[in-house]
Amino acid sequence: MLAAIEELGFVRNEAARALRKGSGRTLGVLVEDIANPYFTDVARGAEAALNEGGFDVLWCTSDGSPEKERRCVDFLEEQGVSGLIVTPVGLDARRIGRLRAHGIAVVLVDRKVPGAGASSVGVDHVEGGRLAAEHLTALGRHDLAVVTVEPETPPLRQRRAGALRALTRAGHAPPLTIAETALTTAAGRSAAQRLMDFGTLPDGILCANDLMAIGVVNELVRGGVKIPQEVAVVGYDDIAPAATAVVPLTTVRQPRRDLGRIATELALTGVEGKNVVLNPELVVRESAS
Amino acid sequence: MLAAIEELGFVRNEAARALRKGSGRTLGVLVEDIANPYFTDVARGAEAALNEGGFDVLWCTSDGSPEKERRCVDFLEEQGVSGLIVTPVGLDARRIGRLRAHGIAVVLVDRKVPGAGASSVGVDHVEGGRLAAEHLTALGRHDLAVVTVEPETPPLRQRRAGALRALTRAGHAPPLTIAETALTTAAGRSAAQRLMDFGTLPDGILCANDLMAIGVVNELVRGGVKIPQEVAVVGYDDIAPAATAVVPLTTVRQPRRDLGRIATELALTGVEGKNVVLNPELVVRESAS
DNA sequence: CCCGTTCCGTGAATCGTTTCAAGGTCCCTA
DNA sequence: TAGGGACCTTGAAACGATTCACGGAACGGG
Repeated sequence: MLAAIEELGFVRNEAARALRKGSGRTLGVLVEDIANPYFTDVARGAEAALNEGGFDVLWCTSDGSPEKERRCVDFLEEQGVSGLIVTPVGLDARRIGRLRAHGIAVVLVDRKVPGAGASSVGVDHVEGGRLAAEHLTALGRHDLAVVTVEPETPPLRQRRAGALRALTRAGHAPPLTIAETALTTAAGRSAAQRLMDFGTLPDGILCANDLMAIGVVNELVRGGVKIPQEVAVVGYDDIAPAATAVVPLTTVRQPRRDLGRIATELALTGVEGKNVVLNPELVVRESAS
Repeated sequence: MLAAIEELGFVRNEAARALRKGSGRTLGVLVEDIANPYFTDVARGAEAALNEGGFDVLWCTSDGSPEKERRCVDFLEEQGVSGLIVTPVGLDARRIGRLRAHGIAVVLVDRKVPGAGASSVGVDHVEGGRLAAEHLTALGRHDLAVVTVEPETPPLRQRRAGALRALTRAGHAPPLTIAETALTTAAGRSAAQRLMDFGTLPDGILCANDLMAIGVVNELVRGGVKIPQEVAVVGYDDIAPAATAVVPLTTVRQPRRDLGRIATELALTGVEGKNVVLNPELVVRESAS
């Protein structure tokens, strides 16, 4: 029988199954940027957990655009996903409520939407910022700079707040802040250039994420600055390229796969209103040691 | 009426539509590695073209595993996609034939499967290898090394063949070949280490892709080697990080978005047996100039 | 040996959308 | 005014997997 099925090339029609059952055996994962290793790792974690549960993944990318996010959410809803894991960009409580009313479990990753009642999974960024800042001060670096982006997303704001609090509590002067327009390597290079143009360099730099930190390191190395001897650089995320950068990056690791895995579990079990917070971890490599 | 639809939160049931129409308004894109910027760019090109046609994308990742590729193809077939764009890993002519028999247009990207009758889109890698090699010899570099991976995929073999042919035709000695086990930055670092351990460095290095080239550059810079003065390095792909590397990378650009766009057009129009070959382009940056 | 219970297999109804057909209405023309 | 044509509305069938109900058969116990 099974041999015959194989022989004839029969494939079950998932559309019919989904129609009959009301919703499919798929789950939607909507991330901001498919090219960012951070999101691909979260997605991998989610996928692994889903396959274990016999589910399949529908990926979508919002590219940071609320309008595209809307289109993706519409698409996923039409496809009849039974859950949605999302890093919201412009998603509001009303839309989330509608999704949940249609029986779709919504789990927010690394961001919260007040009043939506959806579950969320995040990382304690205040703690992450503290870890990064205290590591630099423990190395004896007191003249710090922060490289970030404008406008800041909530997680970035929290990291910076955590770092600032740790610094002021230790009696240090508030660091110089450089704001770029994107969380990219190119933006990091530009920030480092601006710092070098000032004439005197800080002896420690906190970057909003690893991509920027790699840009900062590249530009400084190129300018003949010794890392970490003259300037120590700390990133955030611990994406794969961090370990293989010219100067391997000291960074704050986010448990990205766990983020994806736990988000999946919440979505599959349909738990509502649960907020899971994971702890970041300092990874010391050469760029700040 | 439309206002009422909006008010009640009505969403069309795509499962029912797909069931009635026999196949949905989606197209599957199955790539090898979602974390590789090469594939994300191809995917973006495909997505842009698809959205114009009113189609949506179902992404999948095979992670280079034939077994996972099979699962993804099964999934996409069950979902009733009307076309499939794929970088085949273990997909054979028989399976492709079955897909086509089920009315699914199959387009192969950057690889061919003999006897499958599917359309394909690729880049002239022999020409790409020639461009890279001739650029190095034009710079007066004669003592070359090639950093590649073992086993080589067909595109890699073609690049290397193109480079070798250009070198022998110009009367140069065949280059030293270093084979690593993965096309990653870490593998590139390892290759550079092996080269430095040999005692005498080549004055030009051809890398199988940009990720490896970045690793090679990082390790050499770290070892105090001047690039490009002492060693010139050429990559392949022109992924985004190539431009922002410590030493911006000279590389061979593949028209990745065009690859995705053309593959989509072939899939949507259902053209069969057409093989499109695009031309690569040398991008000169600092690492070899 | 007969009756009851359980198990298996068959058949029909269902999901929401699309498509096709039939019936009805309105307008234009002869 | 009557007839015909075109257009719109309304209704029903179909897509394929699932689920439920019903009937038949087999087995076990009284």
